[in-house]
Amino acid sequence: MFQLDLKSGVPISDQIVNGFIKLTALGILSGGEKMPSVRSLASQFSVNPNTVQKAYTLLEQNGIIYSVKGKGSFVSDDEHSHKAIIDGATKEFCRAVRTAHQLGLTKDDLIKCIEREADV
Amino acid sequence: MFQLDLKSGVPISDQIVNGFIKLTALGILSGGEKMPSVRSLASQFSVNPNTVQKAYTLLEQNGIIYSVKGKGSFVSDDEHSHKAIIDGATKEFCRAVRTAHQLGLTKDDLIKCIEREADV
DNA sequence: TAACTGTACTAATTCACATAGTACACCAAA
DNA sequence: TTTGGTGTACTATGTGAATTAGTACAGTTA
Repeated sequence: MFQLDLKSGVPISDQIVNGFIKLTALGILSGGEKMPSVRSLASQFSVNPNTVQKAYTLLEQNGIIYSVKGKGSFVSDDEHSHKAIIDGATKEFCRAVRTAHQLGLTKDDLIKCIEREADV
Repeated sequence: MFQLDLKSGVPISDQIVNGFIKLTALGILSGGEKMPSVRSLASQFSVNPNTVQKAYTLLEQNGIIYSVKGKGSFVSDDEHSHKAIIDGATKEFCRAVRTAHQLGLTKDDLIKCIEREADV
């Protein structure tokens, strides 16, 4: 699974969202696969069920998972969840590009950073 | 100057920090130039002096400005403040690159985004 | 039916952020 | 020296989002 950092200042629900997004992006979770139940994951993380439910609601709003009352929550079809993740990550990254550009980083600076961090 | 958005959820002190970083990056504020006093800026923004002081402390920690008790706060030398801004922005951008890369965006995806957002 | 699932509330708690107020040390100008 | 402006430090208080706690209801499955 993944770890939570209670002292990071990042909301627990956001950490859970990001954790599952990464598991899905890495292919560790695949389309149709069953998510842990709200209550069991809350127990596993020693966290309130409401916090997990909030995370699941956010994941569903972003198209990463879907939930069925009485049955459980499931990862969306591979194409759908993959597209949702790429779209979200692209939007977020473009925001970072704009900010960096406004602060004076040139196109070359940005590309150099990519060469360094995202090597092949 | 710049605007504050009290309803954005972004801490006011952070907004003030980012505002001055952008003014400095754009060359609107130059090395040695005097910053507004803590009290006057707080009055201008209708905000508590402590909030402005917190922002100034952060700006000083980041090397963008320096403060002299009794005299005021001043923008650091051009080379120094410029380097501080570029360093900070680079660090932040590289973090964004790593995150995007982990979520499955390829080097080409990232470069395309740069072409689109940071034209020329 | 029983045990599980998601979902929807309200109430209480926690904690970072912001405010309010005061005080002190320092600098410059009158 | 005095006066007024500056940065800085501190405590106390208010506020709002995040989290917890508890309960309840509806749906599925064995």
